Amino acid sequence: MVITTSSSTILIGEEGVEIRPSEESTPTHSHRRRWSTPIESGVESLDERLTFRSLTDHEGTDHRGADDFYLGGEISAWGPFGPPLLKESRPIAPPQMPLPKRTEAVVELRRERSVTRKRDLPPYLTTLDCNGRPRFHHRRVRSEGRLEIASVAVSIPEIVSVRGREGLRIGTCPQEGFFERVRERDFLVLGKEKENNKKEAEDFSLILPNKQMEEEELGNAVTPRAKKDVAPGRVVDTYAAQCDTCHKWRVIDSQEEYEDIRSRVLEDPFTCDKKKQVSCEDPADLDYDSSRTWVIDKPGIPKTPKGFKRSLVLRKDYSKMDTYYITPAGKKLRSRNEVASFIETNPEFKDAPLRDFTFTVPKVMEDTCPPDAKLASPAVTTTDDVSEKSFKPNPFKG
DNA sequence: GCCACCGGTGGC
DNA sequence: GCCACCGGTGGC
Repeated sequence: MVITTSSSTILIGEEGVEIRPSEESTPTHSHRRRWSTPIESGVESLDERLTFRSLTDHEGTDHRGADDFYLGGEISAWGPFGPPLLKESRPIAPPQMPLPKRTEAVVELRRERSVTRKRDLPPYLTTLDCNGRPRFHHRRVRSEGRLEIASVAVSIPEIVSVRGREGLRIGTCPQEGFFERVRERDFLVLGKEKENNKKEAEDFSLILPNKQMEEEELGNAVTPRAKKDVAPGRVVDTYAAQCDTCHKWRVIDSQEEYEDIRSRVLEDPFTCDKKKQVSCEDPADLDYDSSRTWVIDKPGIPKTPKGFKRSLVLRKDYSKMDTYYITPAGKKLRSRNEVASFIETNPEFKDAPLRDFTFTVPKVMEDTCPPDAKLASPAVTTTDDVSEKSFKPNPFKG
């Protein structure tokens, strides 16, 4: 297998704005409704997974009681345990099961049925965001039958959101003790990340602070997304580079830093030790897998000229990305010709070299696209083949 | 009227 | 076949 050593990779996700599903909303991808995550990063074998699953009810029914809660995400059509785990040669189509309307009778039934189980098992908790992509890892804590967030998977500019009986909340939870425990661990880390990203937003227009969540937190009405905003989930939210030595993926904290690495990567390959206090001995920040859509950038693309922002937008059908350069005034430029005419009419930008505007788009990695993406026959990424997850051939390298 | 988004195509 | 480019348009 060819190992990428001189590429940089971008992950597609939300930039700034998180759109959370309403109770009545129909998810874009029916198979990626919310599910609980029975598998933690610490679980080693398929047997062990099955054992864990066998301890729980697997009728495919939504057993949430009114005071169950989860962190983001949506209900899976497969039921609370997500899709089958067994290796398959092809993705398994989800059952066509409409999310049942929660009537009072159903709620009561579920509450009754869940009483005993809740003593033994963790509450339903998803590590996935509303796009079915991981926010963080957790591990099971047997002593109290609860889940505990063990590590933050990626550097994401999000607050953990909790939905309880009264709908969406931020920073509150019916099971307060659990949430406090989370706070003591990684919730604060997430909060810190958010602050950092705020700063970056000021400095580089990188990741906008999540205004919607802040407003909700304050109990204010949320203003609808402006028309001109790019649809969330189809812009880059995480930058990563692969170590030339150990081939682990490292999250790059800012677009500027990422572009700097990318522009020089052919002559100055990226290695783990280029990140502060990181070495090849440390576990990878990210694994290449289908939990996120990965796109592989071409190495050597020049850094975006000062004052401009380079924006990549994934098309809805995952067929390709579009590159834009955004001027300081917010005008989108779609081609080098448009850049040239912009600079001509705005001579204050004549110092920006035309050759530094590159509309080359990253390659969308089909095997990381959702199975129902328009693209044909996505490859299967198994959940337990670490070597497959971590190492990926560079499509731009022979 | 604007613009995000997509489809089509010419050049390589 | 790929992709940089841009015209068209639907939705706001």
